[in-house]
Amino acid sequence: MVPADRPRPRRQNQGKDEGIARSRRSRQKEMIDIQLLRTDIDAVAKRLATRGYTLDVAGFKALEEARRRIQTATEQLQAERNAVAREVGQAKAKKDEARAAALMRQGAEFGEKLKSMEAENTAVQEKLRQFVSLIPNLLHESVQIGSRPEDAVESRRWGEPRKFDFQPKDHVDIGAGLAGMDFDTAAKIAGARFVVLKGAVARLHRALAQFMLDVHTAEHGYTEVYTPYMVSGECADGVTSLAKFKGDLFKVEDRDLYLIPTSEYSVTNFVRDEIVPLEKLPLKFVCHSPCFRSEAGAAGKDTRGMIRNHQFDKVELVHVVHPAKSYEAHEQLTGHAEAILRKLGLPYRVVTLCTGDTGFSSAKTYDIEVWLPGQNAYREISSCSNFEAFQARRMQARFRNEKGKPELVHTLNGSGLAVGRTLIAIMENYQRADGGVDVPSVLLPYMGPLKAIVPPR
RNA sequence: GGAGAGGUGACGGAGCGGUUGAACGUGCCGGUCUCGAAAACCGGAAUACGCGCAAGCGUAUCGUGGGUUCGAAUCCCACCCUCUCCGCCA
Repeated sequence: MVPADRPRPRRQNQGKDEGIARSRRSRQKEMIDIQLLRTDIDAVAKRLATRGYTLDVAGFKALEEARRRIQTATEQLQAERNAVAREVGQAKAKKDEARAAALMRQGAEFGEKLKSMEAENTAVQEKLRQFVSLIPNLLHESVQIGSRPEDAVESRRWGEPRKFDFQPKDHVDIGAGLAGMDFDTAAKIAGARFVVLKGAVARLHRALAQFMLDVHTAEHGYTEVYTPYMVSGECADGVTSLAKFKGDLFKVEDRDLYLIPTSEYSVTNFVRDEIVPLEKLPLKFVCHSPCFRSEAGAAGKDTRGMIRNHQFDKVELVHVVHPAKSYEAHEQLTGHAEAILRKLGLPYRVVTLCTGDTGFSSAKTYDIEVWLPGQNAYREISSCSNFEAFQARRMQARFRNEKGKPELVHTLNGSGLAVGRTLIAIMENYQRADGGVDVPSVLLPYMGPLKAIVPPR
């Protein structure tokens, strides 16, 4: 999957119970570069403030000071212990049993003291790690400072919203008219925020996913992948802060497994603990999968229809790139998502999220918003982010650079596109006065004989 | 689910509990030789963290976690993963 000549994958331990596995490696990981905090914490605090995040500078300094003290002391004691142990070996080699016995007695004295110091050291390191792992990524300097979604900066629009000579309906009414969208049955079997699709509408939904995969693989150079729909807690923590966003995910009972809220979770982790050869970069994957989200904080929001469901399909684009190329890749990836909308003839606009609205792991995010006549508004259909080295640092995803040294990669991803919302956009934008929906020409090859979806008579 | 085998560096593969960060081989980088190349020979090369202006020193890392011990890749326990056989199953 990753490089063909990759080393045999190292199996990481899986913490049995919930939470972040405490492997040595995960103990070291942090989200933003801890060196930056040590050397220039005030500048970091200032940049984080634009997100609305208050960095506890004093708290960090205290923790860091404690860490420095205990780590140095512990390592010193370990060095002494090692020296004594080595001497025992040498004494025994020389058959000097008396000296060996004396040294062994001396070595035994390290026992309890070392044990408690090591424990304290581990505890402080863990505390520090947790502190750092809750800090969001630093934003790219081009990102507009703001706190509300409306502060996003629009960078371009494509297409003209269609003028209707009748009153356009929203997807719920259209879907009902076509007998193709059934929220009642979905509610009966799973509760609110689910949908059952039927007949030609279900087929259109499938056609969209196929179409997107075909375009991205054939025209944009992506490798199609199929992945697990569940990931370990450790992997979830690689792409964002599990501690912080646990509530947004569905967790499998009694297991350290989470349903993916996007295939970014499974795909980006392909490179976890890997050192990718330079010549393999960039890696570009496209993955169609269902996505599961608890929508815990969205009570009362978008309750009508299938705008915001617990389960939806998405075709996801993931890039793993050389750090020098990530902003270039960000533009390309966003363009790939836009290409789908253009081929489908759906009007959209692209906005750059402001500092306060950009996701935890992202340095810069473009949202693509599609025009929905039923809502008379542009609504998000894709979110394209550059995470720089943030996720890579958490995952220990690296490449071998020009000098042969391992260095963190940059990761990016974006929806290309959310399939459910694309379905909605097509139904609303291609609706007819008679309640039918025309099939966009690029989808005709996927729809068999159907040129339009019409209400049953 | 039952029985067995096994997890060591880029790869293959050693490793009586004691200078083993790890033999040996391959591959890789540099050099000698050559008109050039191959071969041969010589040399180099892990990762992370800490302290230090630096040279450098130290600590940790042999699936993961814990235990025994002055000292663990080597012994003990638990877990994870891989492989083979049997059973069950989409």
